[in-house]
Amino acid sequence: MTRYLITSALPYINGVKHLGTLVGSLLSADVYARFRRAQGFETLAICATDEHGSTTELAAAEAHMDVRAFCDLQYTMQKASGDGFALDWDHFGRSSSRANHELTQHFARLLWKNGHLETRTTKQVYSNADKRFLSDRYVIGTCPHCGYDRARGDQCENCTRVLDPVDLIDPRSALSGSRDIEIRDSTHLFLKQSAFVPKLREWIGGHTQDWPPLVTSIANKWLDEGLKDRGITRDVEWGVPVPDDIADGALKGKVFYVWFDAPIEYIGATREWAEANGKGEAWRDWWFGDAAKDVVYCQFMGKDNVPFHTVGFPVTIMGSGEPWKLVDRLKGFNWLNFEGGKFSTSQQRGVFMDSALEILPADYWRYWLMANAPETSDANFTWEQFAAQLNKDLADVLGNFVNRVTKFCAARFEGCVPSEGSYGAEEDTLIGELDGRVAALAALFEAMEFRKAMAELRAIFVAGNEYLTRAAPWTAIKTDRARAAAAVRMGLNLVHLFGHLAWPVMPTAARRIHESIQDAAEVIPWPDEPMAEFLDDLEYGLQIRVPQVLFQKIADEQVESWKRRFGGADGA
RNA sequence: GGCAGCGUAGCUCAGUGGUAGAGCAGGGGAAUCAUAAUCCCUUGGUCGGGGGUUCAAAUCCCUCCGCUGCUACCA
Repeated sequence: MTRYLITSALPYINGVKHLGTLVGSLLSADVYARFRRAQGFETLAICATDEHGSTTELAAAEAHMDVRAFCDLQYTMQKASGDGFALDWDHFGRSSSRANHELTQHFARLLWKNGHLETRTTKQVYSNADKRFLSDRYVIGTCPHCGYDRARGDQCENCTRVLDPVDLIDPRSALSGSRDIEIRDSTHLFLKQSAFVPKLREWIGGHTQDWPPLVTSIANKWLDEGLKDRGITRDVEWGVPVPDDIADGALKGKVFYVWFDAPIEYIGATREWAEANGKGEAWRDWWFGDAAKDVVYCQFMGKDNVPFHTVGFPVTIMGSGEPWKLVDRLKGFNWLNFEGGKFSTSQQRGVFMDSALEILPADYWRYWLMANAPETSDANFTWEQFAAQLNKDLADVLGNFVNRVTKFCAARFEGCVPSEGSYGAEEDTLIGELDGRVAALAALFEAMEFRKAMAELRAIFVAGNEYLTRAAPWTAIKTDRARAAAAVRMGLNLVHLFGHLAWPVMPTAARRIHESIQDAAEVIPWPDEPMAEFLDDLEYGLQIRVPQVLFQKIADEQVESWKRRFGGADGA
């Protein structure tokens, strides 16, 4: 039986993530993993923090913390945010783990041995005042093209031209402002990825049907423009050290580039998972050789990550010469914007995972983000649209349905699944419709078409309301108690169904819905039997419980206060 | 500058050669079980502009306009 290995692009360690990161990699992966788990497939959902690199070093310095302590703290916070959003990882690891160090060095040794790495001497900017090499972006100066005096060494933000730090006029360190900088030679390892273009092209060409156009077009663009060999080491301290047995120790004291070790942490975190759960070498069965032949590997990420997952990481794997798994299904997302502007971690603009949970339960966010996922183009978050859609879809269409059915049952049938009456034409029609819709919903989840899946899910809830209006047990009960009983029984079975279908997206609310009828399993399974069976499954006479209001409506005053608290794109 | 994507109803979006669609919002009605929640009907679009191919174009081609992203050392 197929097993599903599911990874989310690793969230960078420098702070709590915003809704854009959540929808594009963390949440979408979780919804897909839950769906597959609900279907009964063995799944392994893996994520981790991406901790290395100069950005982390500088963020830690700014926080006056030791790098490791900074990462420990941020890791704990990100893990807590993930738990708060019910992101049900099998393991949430860290790219700084011993497992990742070993695997990263393992891959590097293989690449070196196979002749896919070479050393090159490059010119790097060194700051005597900061006593460190500076990444291009940490050198600032005057742009030679437009004269902007705070251009960064990698690109001028004013005229958007790509720069080299040596082009800058009056260069200085962005860290200290010191002009005491010099160009030093530095030896680095380069991954000769240009040699892999034919293999990459063939591999990517085989996925034009099952990857979004966004993904294949980005991947092909990189190949078409001529793939350059890429430096995979850096002159920083916080990272995986280059082993001495590569290039006769010529890279002593250097570490691998964060984009080299971060994807390897997908494997590293799987090994962390095995170690944490006493599973020994079982992690290999998800990744390596024939043991992993039944694994379908699915990756979720924002479009900025696509090149590293369609080119960089695959070259690492191909070049190793070992049979590690390549990604099978790659789901990429566009950007989610905030009130017409960009979400920004550095500028703290938008809604972040921790503050989101302060104002509404996770399920509200989970549903809205999946229903508005930026799949075919960038999408926009606005408070007005957010509140309107949640009030309509969750409070009115879903929540109110559960409420009206269970309350009517309590009032007229002693809160028990009625045994009288039998299903007739009205029920047959509904069953026929839902057989089609539930199958369509499953197909959309399988296709990772989350936006359409949410529209289908909503249509299923609407079908329940339509049925109830047609069956009108509140009218029937006056003249034909058996007819009313059958309608209430169907209503309760629909509530039960909704609990099952909603679970991948809204696990907490789905559980409450399910538990209004009967206790729920840890994983609420996907209904795979025909609706004629599923919708007559509840035991006659079963005592149900009217739940508390499932989704509190969002009031206009709340919307206003959130707008004030979080501001808009203009930072107001 | 180069490359890529987008532009469809007031709003958010489906639709990639065959009679322009959905949800929300707006209008009318029904119902009164329910969180005033639901259900039915309905108004609304020269599919960014222009040109071309075709029996037929939102869809393919060219061009112009507008927006966005990427451009390899931020991740």
